[in-house]
Amino acid sequence: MSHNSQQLNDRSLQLLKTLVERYISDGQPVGSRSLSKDSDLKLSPATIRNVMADLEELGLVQSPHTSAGRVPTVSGYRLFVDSLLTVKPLNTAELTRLQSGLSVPQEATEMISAASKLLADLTQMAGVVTLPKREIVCLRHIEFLPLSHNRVLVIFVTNEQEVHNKIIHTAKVFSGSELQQAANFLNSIYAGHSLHSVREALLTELQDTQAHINQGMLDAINMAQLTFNQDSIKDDYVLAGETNLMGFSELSDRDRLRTLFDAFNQKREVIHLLDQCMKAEGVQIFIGEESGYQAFDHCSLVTSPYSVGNEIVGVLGVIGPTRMAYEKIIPFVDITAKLLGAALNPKSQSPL
Amino acid sequence: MSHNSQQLNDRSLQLLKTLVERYISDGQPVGSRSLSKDSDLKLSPATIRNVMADLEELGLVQSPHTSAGRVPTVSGYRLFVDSLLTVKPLNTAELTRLQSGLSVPQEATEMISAASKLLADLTQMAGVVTLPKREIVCLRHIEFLPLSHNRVLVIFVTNEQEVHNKIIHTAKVFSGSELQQAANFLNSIYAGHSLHSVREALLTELQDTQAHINQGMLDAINMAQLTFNQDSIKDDYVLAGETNLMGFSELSDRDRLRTLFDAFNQKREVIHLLDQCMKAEGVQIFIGEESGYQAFDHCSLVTSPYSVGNEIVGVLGVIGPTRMAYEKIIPFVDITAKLLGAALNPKSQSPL
DNA sequence: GCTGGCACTCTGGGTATTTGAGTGCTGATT
DNA sequence: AATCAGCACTCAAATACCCAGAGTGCCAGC
Repeated sequence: MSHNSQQLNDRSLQLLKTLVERYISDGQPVGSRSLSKDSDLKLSPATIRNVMADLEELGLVQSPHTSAGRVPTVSGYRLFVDSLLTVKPLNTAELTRLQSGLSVPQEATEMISAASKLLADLTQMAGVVTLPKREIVCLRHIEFLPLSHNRVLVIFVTNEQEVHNKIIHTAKVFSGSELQQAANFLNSIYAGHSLHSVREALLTELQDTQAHINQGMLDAINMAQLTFNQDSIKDDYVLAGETNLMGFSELSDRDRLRTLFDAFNQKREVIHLLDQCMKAEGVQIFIGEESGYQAFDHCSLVTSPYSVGNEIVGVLGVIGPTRMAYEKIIPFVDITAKLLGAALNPKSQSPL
Repeated sequence: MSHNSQQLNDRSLQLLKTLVERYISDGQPVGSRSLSKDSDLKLSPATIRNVMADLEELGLVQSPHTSAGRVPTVSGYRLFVDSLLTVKPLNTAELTRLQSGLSVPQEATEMISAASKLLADLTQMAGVVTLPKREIVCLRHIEFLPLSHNRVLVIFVTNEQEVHNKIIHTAKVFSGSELQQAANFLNSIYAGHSLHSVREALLTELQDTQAHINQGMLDAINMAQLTFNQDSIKDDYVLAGETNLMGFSELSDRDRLRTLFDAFNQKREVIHLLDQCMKAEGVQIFIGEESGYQAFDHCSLVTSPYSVGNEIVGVLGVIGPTRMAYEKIIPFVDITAKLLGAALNPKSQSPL
């Protein structure tokens, strides 16, 4: 990217900037005449045309056909987003809307979907929020119920009040009371600890103290192993306002819309994409084909990870057409991520 | 409806039938010429035209414009569906696909979504299945965990392995051990009974034996009351293949599509509509505006309730354009409902 | 290096024309 | 009285065409 921005002088960049802004605001290919008026530089259309020819050669803009204005390409947008754009702070209406929407204390999942809806409503595009990765979570309570054969229904509560359940297959068949004992044992030892530390503790426990613990405890530990061994909590996300996307002519093509919505339903690709954003420090953007998924070829995705405490636990963002108001959306996503993180922080979670 | 079918002679009905069939199969307004060829009656186009004029007067068909063929109206479809149509049985491929898809033993919710997907895939329209009403369900286990203040997290397991949870607000603040006792009490008495009978038992319990039970039991009963008092399990449905609907030109209009998908997300209207179908004995059909919901003005909905044992527990169906192959869809929905009901029957639920 | 001027290109909208499918009606046939 | 053939008529969709407008590329002069 700096490759591009270095071999261009300020004037060209300035023009690219106003071109992108102009195109974003009214969706028409922008011609040399209007560009000459819009930009502060006092240049004639003819000069602009020369510059445009350069930009086109560099692959930053292109024209739909011979006698139309220019439209930014993906790299054009990219350059714009990376080094040209001037962010516009949220207005107070939006800010208060966000704050009030996310300050009401409620269940975590409600919070998530509220955030998603807010993103969608305020941007008039689609909002997406991943469910928080529950690594940090602490185990509150665990319970085993026998099913038929060697199957056991495990119910465990994390993070004060979130209930999960899972069916595990044990090596041998346990009675109800055996399971009861195992649960009691685990509850007495591990309640209050994070799942992560529980998992670790279990590993060492098995190796070290195998000698002097009884069979019941061993069984309990084995079962806990089965329960927490891996991805017991699946990645998932909450989408809102998908239908907003139907309004955009760039996307309202039948097939595009269909592949897009199919991708939303499939979830796999979207999750993968969002996962990549978890690693990013701040706002991360995929423009058009950059995502690598065909379904999003004509979309842009603006995301930001959100953290509870110091740990990144999820990602949220906005999906819309590549022609979106990045300068507004970027700070918007940024703020929302921060507000959501704060709202999810158990310390600030008011007791109702 | 019989009003219409009685004031028409067989010939007109016959013609209406082939008209609808023809229109369904190729989507073009059908003219007198092709109708004359299609029908077994040996009539000239001119005669057909007279009949058509009659049918139009009765509001059973209409022509998009002066020199186009005729298209069935909603009442035309209705008459067709009610008394004219000859159902086509499923072919073996479809049948085996359904059977194999629904015979694999799995969790109830998996079953439901499998059914929904099958409906969508095999009809190339949208499939919908309501979650079974869990009236018949039996209580397996209940557990109370204290939260802050007077809030209590209730976890209960029904139907062998389905986990539900709910937060209730109790009159006074309970300690963990008090809650434990209450749970023990309830488990010992009510485990194995249906929620319905539990609810009833609780009511009488409170009135009758108030005298000679101790405070702990009273608390337990009160809490159970709070838990089971009403709609603890919300109506919901599983939708599949919505995107199939984007393929139909009748629906692919931007605004229509949007209102339709919004309705799907809202869920409220759809649930209400499906609820009405619970009462019906067999297959129930809404054609176009008949549903009363604007979002479905251009859709038809073919549903059938499904039962576990003798009790109707849910509804499933197919949503598509009014121009759908009713003669195939109707038996299809019918069979699927029966297969799903059978598959959900705990008696036949293999122990894996 | 910038600019005005000019020829050229392409889209989009408007209008006219044709074609084909289909109707309604009328009057003859059975 | 029902059926039908024939005919005039209508309308939508396709085709062709033109025109205006927006915009470009390039050239030559400042």
